[in-house]
Formats: sequence, structure tokens, C-alpha cells
Amino acid sequence: MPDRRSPCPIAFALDLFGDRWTLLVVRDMALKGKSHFHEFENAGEGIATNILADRLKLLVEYGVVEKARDPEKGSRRIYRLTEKGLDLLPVLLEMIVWSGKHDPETGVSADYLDRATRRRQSMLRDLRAAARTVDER
Amino acid sequence: MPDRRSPCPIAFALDLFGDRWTLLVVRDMALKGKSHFHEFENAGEGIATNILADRLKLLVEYGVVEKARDPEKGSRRIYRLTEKGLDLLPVLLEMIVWSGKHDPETGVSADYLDRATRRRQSMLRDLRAAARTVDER
DNA sequence: CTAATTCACTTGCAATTTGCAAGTTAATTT
DNA sequence: AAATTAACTTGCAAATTGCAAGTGAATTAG
Repeated sequence: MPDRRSPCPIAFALDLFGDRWTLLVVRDMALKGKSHFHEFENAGEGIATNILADRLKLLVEYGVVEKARDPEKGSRRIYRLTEKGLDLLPVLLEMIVWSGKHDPETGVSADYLDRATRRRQSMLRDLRAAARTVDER
Repeated sequence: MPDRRSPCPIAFALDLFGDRWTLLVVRDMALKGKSHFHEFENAGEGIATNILADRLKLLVEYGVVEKARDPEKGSRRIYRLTEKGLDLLPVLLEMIVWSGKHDPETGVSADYLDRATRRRQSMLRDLRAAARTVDER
């Protein structure tokens, strides 16, 4: 881990995910049921493989993600969020709410936004449960 | 504004504040009552002045911050959050909660964390009200 | 059992961004 | 008029990013 800049919790968070890519990988795991390298690679934003490999390594070092051999296919690795990683769901959700409100072209339905603000706790519970069950979404 | 990478709301948010400094400046305005260049400069993390100037300019371009001449001292400028900027408070709060829970050395009291999770709405209301009143904190 | 393929990376290098230190400029105070 | 304050700007070295191509371990195909 790089050295921390200050005792500030926001600075601590940014030391991990204060860049353009890290949270997109977390998003793919937390919200899109993705778990393999090539899935993150083809997520849509076009991350370079060297950057992706680097971010996955950092996420593992920080204890946000764990890496394992895929039991169904040994040439594959599986990446999944730890509890610490799942705890980032509220951060992701608030980012979605913010963009949903302020970005005219963002892909968030009014329904989703409504639920995220008015029934936040239940939504977070559901998202967490869904994220634990890695499947197609 | 740089071109957006995808219609994803998280990617949109990261296009603005996906770096190590932007949210620290927002933090200073939203949570610490700061409004002048030199205050951000001396915030503790040691941001370089060229980076600070650049981020302030971007924040203004994005409509998150507005810049004005300081009526009390014309050589100063005042930076303050717009409504769009104040709407980042929930994101900041969730980052604080995450670090407070997972960073053993973070400077967040158990009391603060407790309030942030159990009485979130009221805390956000208070933070917003406080952030509108720019004063010493 | 050998050859092709899949998948997860690594490497080399150019381009962009960051960070440091030293200006510069405009407004105020002395 | 000269010194000071405050907000930047500039030049350059160092670090990070991004692109394209390559490597190596495991799996499947023939």
C-alpha cells in the first residue's frame, strides 16, 4: 500500500480508489455479477489490461477483493468482493444517485433513483444479497 | 469537460472526481467551511498549487463550485459549492463511514459513525445546513 | 499425445499527468 | 511608492497511463 497522506478518512479512501478505474472494477463485481479478468476487460469503458491487472492486484492487497482459482476451469481466476469490498456498495449507490440527478444522459431510471433515495436500506440489503450470489445479471 | 467513457453513472462521476485530489477540495468546502485558495492549499495533504488551480477550474466548469470575488478583500476569490456540489455530501459521508469502519487509524469517532449510519437523514440535513453557512469550523 | 486455443497476465515504449520549485500578476496595506 | 498578500502560472523532471504486442500456464481438439 502507498503511504497515506493524512489521517482523514476521505483521503484514506482516495488512496485506494482515487483514480478513474478502480471503482469501475468494483462496480462490475458488486453490481454486475462479474468475476473474471476478461469480463472486466470487456466491461465497456475499455480498460487496458496492464491497468486492470494492476488495479486487481491493489484491490487484493487492500483486502477489498479476493482472488482464487476457478474450480470449473483452472486457467481462469475468480475475483470476488470481501466484506470490506461489499461495504463499498453505499458509496457506489450514492455516486449513482448523484449522477442520476445531475447527468442528463446517465442511464439510471427514475424508478431506480426513487428506490435508492426513498427505500435506501432495503435496496442496499438487496444489492448486497445479490452481490454475494455471483451469477449473470 | 473530457469526453465521457460510457453512459454509466459511476463512470460519469469518476470522470469528474476520479482522482486523488478533487474530493479533498470538495471536502474542505463541504465539511470544513473553507473557501479560499490558500485554505485548500494548506489543508494538510500538501496539494501542489498548479494541481489545485486545475481542479478548482474543473469543478467550476462542471458546475459543482462557483467562484466569486471576495467582497471583503478583492485580491481574494471565494469558492463555494453549488447545489450540485452540496449533493456530493452523501458520497463523502459514505466514504467516511467506509474508512471509519475499515481503516484502523482513521480519525472518525465511534459517535460520528453511529450517527452517520443510524440517523443518516438528519445528519445529512445538518451537514448541508452547516455547509451553506460558510464560517470557521 | 501433440497442437491449437483460451485466459490471464507482462513487457516495451510513447504520451499524458503529476509534483516540485520558482516565478508572475493584481489588489491591498504600510 | 514600496512592501505584502493571495492567487495563480510556468518549466521541467518523475511517475503514471495507455496502446500494442508478446508470454506462459491450463484446457480442449484432433
